[in-house]
Amino acid sequence: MAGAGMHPYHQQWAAAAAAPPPPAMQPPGAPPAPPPAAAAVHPVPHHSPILAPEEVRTIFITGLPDDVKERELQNMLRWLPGYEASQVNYKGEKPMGFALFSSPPLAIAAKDNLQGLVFDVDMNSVLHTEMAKKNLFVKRGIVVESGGYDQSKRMRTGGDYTHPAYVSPSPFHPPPAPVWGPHGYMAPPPPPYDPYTGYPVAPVPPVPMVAPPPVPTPSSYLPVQNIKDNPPCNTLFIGNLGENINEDELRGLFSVQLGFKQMKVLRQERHTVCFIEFEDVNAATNVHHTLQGAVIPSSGSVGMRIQYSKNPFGKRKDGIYSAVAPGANGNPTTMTFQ
DNA sequence: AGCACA
Repeated sequence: MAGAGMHPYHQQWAAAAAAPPPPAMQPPGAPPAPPPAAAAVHPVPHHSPILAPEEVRTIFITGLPDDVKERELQNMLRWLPGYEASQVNYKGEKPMGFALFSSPPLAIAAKDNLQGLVFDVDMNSVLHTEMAKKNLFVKRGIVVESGGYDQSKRMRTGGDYTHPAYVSPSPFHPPPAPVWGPHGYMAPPPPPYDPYTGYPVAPVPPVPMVAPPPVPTPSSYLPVQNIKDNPPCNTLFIGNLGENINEDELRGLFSVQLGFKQMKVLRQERHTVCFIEFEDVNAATNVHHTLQGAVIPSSGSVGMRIQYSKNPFGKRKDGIYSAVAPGANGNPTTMTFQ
């Protein structure tokens, strides 16, 4: 079986979620949704200067048995390159499946591959696939129809085919000769399917997998005694961070604060402290207030103390001011003024 | 209470 390829990482939703919510999906044969003025459905994509029509990368699947489970469909589809999400719509007479792929070519490849597949021998169900009219709308990992009724029909899905070179050892074996339905779509017949090499798909530039960095928010706040603060400045001094404070967590917390410029951690004998520079005193003051006493996981059960720094960034004790200015060659040059 | 770096 598929060892390494089995667990989808659910990475591809962001792009889909960024798409504007389309109207509720229609099966390819269905009449178009309420015609908004003259801008009805054009057979040829018409180039609106305002909104380019979205490329369809969703396939429409019929021929599913009445008792098909979304899970069944998903477990079949997840092996197909570029698979992102799927949904079964039970609203009509027969269940209608929709499957979103990462690109139109991958959707077409999947459509051709699934065409004529015997989904259930006993129930004599043979799949029929077409390109959908609209893309399946995926929002934050949850498949939704933008028409938005009946949340109970939603499901979580996902695929992990960002690697075009990866060939899945598919557990299913489509019939050698696809059965063509009565519809008019005439694509060149797919090459013979080899379960050990998969079907050919157009190469897609690999999408770098970027693990989203954890963005810590304070898990709680504890009262801190903050007597003897310094005069307001653009730099905060953070103390009372606990024994084993994690620098990345700290950075995650502070780097998202408005006006954040830089952070410097100072590990000392017993105490770790850190300095945060902000754009201006205002930004520093906000954080001074909002995060006072904040507790993050690695700080244990203590709330951090936030004070203004004695020696703000860019200001030296000896009164020498420094600034970074572009030099004659365009490179930053540190200039000091007395 | 622990305040560096330019």
